[in-house]
Amino acid sequence: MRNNTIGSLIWLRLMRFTNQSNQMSNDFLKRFDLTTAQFDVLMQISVYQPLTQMELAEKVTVTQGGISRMLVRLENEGYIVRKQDWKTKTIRLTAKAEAILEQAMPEQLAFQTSFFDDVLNHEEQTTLYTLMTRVHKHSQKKELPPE
Amino acid sequence: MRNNTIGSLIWLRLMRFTNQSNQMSNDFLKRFDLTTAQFDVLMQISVYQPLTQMELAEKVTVTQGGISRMLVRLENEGYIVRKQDWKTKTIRLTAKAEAILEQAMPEQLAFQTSFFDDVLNHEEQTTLYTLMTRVHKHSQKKELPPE
DNA sequence: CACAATCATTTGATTAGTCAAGTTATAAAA
DNA sequence: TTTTATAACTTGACTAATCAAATGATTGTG
Repeated sequence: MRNNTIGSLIWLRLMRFTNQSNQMSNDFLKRFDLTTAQFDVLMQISVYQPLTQMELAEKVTVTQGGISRMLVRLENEGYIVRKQDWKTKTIRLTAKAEAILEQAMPEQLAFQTSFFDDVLNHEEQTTLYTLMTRVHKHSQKKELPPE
Repeated sequence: MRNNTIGSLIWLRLMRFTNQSNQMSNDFLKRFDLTTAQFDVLMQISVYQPLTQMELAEKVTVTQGGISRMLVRLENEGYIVRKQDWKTKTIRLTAKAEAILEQAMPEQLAFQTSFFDDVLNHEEQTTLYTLMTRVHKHSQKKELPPE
């Protein structure tokens, strides 16, 4: 036992870091009455609106069921409206959401950025970004190994 | 709007990648009737057993409530036993869990490793690991910015 | 027109987690 | 010895997600 590869160490680091920074982000966004997941969804809508639930689900890598439930919550809070439009539902932000995002977006951006700016110089950040981009893109076309 | 920093791009990449690879790992571990979270917890127990719930919660960065619920599920499945021992509960793996882990561990390790081995050479992996280690360690002593 | 096909969304059952209030077990003080 | 403190754990109410089966909406075809 206890036979770690470098890859498995990276994997664990990534999991622990994203888990932790996600919690911190939730804490941070409390001042806007938002969770990280909600902020993420609202951001995507703000960039791509109007769009359908399927399109949105793909952008935030969540299943259709997941996006359906999330949108019910966001609708109840008055952040979005959905209109049955042909056979799909079209999603748009409300004025309330636009106003909150305008405030929250720059702050959340600065918050995210601080995780890296504080410890890595620009070159190191570029390296990290390109390495992770390669890893991510590769994983997207990866197949499950046979049993 | 749309004013991305490099840091925010890295953040998003990390979130999407861990989210996706976590789902793939869940898929992969189905052959052992385990989820990624369960595998993670069982691994930590196997390394540090016997240990208390508090200690375990800290190792997997989950709250005490979270670990309590997870251990109830693992106990119902017969993977662990808890003994009230002084004022704490001491956790140990059952023979069933030990047997499954012995099989699953090398396969899961290889699975995790393949995300990186396929696209990064050894030097790049070392770089990625050191960069992420710095970022992670920094985040652990980070404080929430004032309101 | 009615009926099947198909795409988009919802929903029930479950896992996984959070926070904060409530229990339980042990130790110490009155 | 009854109370009080405290550390460890559980629990209720909730967010967030998954899968797979059910429901809606629209378009063809017989």
